[in-house]
Amino acid sequence: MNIGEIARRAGVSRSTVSYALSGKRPVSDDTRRKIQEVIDELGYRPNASARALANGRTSTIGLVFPPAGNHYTGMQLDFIGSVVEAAAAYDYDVLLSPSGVDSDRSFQRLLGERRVDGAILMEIRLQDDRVDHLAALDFPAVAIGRTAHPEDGWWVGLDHTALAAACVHHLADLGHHRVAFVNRPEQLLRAGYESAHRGLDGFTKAAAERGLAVRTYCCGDDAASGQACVERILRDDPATTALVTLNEAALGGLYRGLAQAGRHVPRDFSVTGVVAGRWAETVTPQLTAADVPAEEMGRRAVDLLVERLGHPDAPPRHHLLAPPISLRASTGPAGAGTTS
Amino acid sequence: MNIGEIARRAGVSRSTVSYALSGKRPVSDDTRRKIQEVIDELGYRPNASARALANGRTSTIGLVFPPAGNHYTGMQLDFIGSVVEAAAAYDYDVLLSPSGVDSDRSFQRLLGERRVDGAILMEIRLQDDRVDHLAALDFPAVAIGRTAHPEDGWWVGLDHTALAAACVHHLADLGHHRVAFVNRPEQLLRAGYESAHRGLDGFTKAAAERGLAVRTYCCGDDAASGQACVERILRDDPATTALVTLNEAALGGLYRGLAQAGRHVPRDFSVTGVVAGRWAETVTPQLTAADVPAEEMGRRAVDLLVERLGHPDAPPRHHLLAPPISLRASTGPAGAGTTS
DNA sequence: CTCCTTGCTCGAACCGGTTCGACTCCTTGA
DNA sequence: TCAAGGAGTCGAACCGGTTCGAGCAAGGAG
Repeated sequence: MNIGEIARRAGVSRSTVSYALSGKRPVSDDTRRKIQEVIDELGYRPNASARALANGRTSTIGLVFPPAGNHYTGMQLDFIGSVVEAAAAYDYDVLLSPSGVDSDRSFQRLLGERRVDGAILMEIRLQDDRVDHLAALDFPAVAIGRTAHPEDGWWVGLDHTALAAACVHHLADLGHHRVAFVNRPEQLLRAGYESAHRGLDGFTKAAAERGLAVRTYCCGDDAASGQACVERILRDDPATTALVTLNEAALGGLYRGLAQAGRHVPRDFSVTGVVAGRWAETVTPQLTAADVPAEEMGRRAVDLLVERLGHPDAPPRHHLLAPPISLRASTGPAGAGTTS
Repeated sequence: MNIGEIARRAGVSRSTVSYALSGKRPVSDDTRRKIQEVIDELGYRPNASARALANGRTSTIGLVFPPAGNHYTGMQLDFIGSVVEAAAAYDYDVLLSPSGVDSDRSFQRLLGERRVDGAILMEIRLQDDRVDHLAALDFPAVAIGRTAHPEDGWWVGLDHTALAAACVHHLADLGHHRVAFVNRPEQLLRAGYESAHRGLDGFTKAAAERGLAVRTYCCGDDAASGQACVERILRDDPATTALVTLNEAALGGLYRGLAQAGRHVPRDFSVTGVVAGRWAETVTPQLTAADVPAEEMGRRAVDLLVERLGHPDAPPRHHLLAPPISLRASTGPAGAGTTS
């Protein structure tokens, strides 16, 4: 079942079989036909390891994301799905690597052992040693997210600053004055996750600009934490009338906390944030939010990576996305509740 | 940066370096130390493709799941996460392959080109050509789910029949008489997805046993479909007081549909089903459900696969899990609403 | 002092592909 | 009639590891 066996049965040399398959040199029709017959009969497929060894390409890309200790969010799922699908269209397989830092065994396997031709990194931090490491090695990689110095990198990112600010403006326009911010878990913020930092930043600046009274919170990636977070918010400032969240996984808990506190959404409390549209629609009322275009981001990341693999010294490219806020049903004018 | 270079710098032969690294033959301390120095200095790591070619093992397992056309559900995410993590503990990488049938290009790549040592299959159908194909080839694979003839296979499954029945009994015990069943999408049911079939089966039989009036529905994997499905249910039989669902992704929509129809959960309508615990807790009220132990299933699938890879002719093994129903807050006695 | 182990190392072959250079025909044009 | 050139094929080398068989030196037993 190897190329030698095919060659023997077709009565030609191994190299001829190789050329017949790759088309890199002419092969007569007769020979090609004969070889094809044998291949079809035996169901032969060239061994990927041998091929990778010979031509230095694995036809595999690595998808690097942090280990699941902190559960995955729905957004990550969407990234994974879209990356796999887009990669398949280019005939690339996707190898999953759970690693948060460049010293992870998994990360070292991927790179050092040359298991992949390129990598896509998720959950980027402002100072990210994985990104720095890959850049230093000039290893083909594309980040989903931006570090603090994104100028010379390959990435596709979301303008969390602008999105969080847009949420603030949306609420301010509706007349809200006391607004809370529900961020990702504190541990991620401290680790420097870019979405958490830039989102917080955009929120804070825009709120200052609009003269809002704000409080910011970190919240675990699960429903129970979301519920607890709302309790804290309402305890700290019962006059709070709206919140902005980046925390998709806590969303259900936030809603529950509000319901249990007797705040009706959107009548007496508005909720908005940055969340993948698919998940924003699962809550009731549906969340008015800047929809994270996860599918598009994954696809574009693959496009960029493939381009970089094809042109090793192409100049860095990137995409910064800033989707508009989708108006759904979770925000409303401030004071609507108290005046009724 | 290859083994020859290491050997040259350490002043030994390539084979000695190999033995020093693998420990398969004794190497003197002096030599070993010298080799290690050179390796550390150069940051050498053996090339995975070459190693795979030489010893016939890729140290990679394939995770086969249907293409994303039908969006992924949270449960699938949990499977992926736990499989990746469990595999990493055994020093295996995970290659993702989106393919529904054994003729998919992606599937052929995985197997024919020997990219993986073994495979884990998700979203099993009662008649599953992927499973049959792998069994015929005696290729090491473990299914997450059971086909119609699971006796001689390797799998870890959920007893959907029993779980759906348990949901029915739970509702019947609470006095419900008119119960609806919300299944996965019709297209998946028709394709023969085992969870959809066995769940429907368990539901139907248990309902007959308890003398319940039932209707069964298929429902798309998204919130909008869930909402539409509830509307249909209440139109078809307004006296319905409870539903059982297997459809995690539609859950938010089901709740919304009930709320919009003015049915309070659990006062006038009970909801239960088979859903991963983590997602059952995101809805309000939290869902009383048979919690799919996705993390455990993924881990066990990897355990089984590793065992099978280690003992090529070990007899088939499997795990059938039937977690108990977790009582949360979405079910209550029938008639509670009408009597109040 | 020989003979046999045992410990350690080396060269060569192999895994299954790709690719380069060379060789043989056969055609075409001068 | 012969040189030039292109089509088609082959053998050999190579990618970077692993593994087998053999050789050599030191040490212990007889």
